[in-house]
Amino acid sequence: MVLQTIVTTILDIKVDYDFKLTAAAYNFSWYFNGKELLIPLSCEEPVVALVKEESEKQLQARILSMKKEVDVDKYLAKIKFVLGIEEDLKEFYNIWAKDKLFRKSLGILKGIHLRSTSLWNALLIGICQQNASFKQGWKMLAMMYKILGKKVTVERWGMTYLPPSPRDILSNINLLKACRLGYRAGTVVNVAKAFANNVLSEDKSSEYVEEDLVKVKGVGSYTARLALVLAARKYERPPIDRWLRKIISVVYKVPERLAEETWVKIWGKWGGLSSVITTIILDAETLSNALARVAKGRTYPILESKEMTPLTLWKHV
DNA sequence: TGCCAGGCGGGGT
DNA sequence: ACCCCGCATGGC
Repeated sequence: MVLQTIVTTILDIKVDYDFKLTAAAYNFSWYFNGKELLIPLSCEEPVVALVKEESEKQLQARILSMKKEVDVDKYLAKIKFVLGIEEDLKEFYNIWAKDKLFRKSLGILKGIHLRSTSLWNALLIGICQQNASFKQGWKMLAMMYKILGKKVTVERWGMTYLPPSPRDILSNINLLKACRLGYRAGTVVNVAKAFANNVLSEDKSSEYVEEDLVKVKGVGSYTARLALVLAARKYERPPIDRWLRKIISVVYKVPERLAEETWVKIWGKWGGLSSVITTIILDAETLSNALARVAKGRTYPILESKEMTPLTLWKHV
């Protein structure tokens, strides 16, 4: 199947925005090639967007589908939310400029926004990060796309994968083994069932809170909060794992049990965003290396890194 | 080789 | 409210 352009439009940007950093962060090669970003918009009847820079303050966005007509307004709104081009981070930058863990990276990263994703995909990301290294987690997710996702061809782009749907997982549980998720596979199945039974629904992703998501067995506080950050831009309750807890305790000289409280005091309603950006600042190094980076004051990402980092993932997977 | 990691739940106190 | 352990898998 080949997806073809239905409509092309220009998006005006009114906030600080760095398209390349935003498109690169935590992305795969089948969604970003260094210049152009592919966004999956619908997985049942495949619809995607292709976005690139048009000028300093403008992006060009194309919507592609197999049908001749799609709900253009609905998908344009979705593209804007995914890109975060209407998200004003001025207050966030004020804290960033002064914070001792963050301030050295503002010059490099200003304008980066999180790309949002579906609640389902956000939960998959969180589950793959459970008790695993950054590299292992993203390799697991990549395998899920390659083994269980839907392979489609996109005009003037080439091959891409759409994320596997909950039903794709439930009807191919045997293939999930090949994705090497270990015991996390059970949690993926539980989440897939929650969507299949309408216990969770993509339509309500902006209404959920942590307590709703942790009802699924295997989804705890960290995964739930990360999913709300990635799917709904809900930053009030930060996802804090062992890695970040330790870094906070070292940087701000507080006991680990006060890490969350310390983080929220610093970041206020932006805590969840700064949790994710911390992993970008430290190139998602393993804990001991991250602490060494902090000690040396190298608290900024190495953009030209040959290693697999959040900003170079798309070159590797 | 034999640890152990960007969690979690279940069992103890 | 706290410990503490086991858990699949990959990486070193």
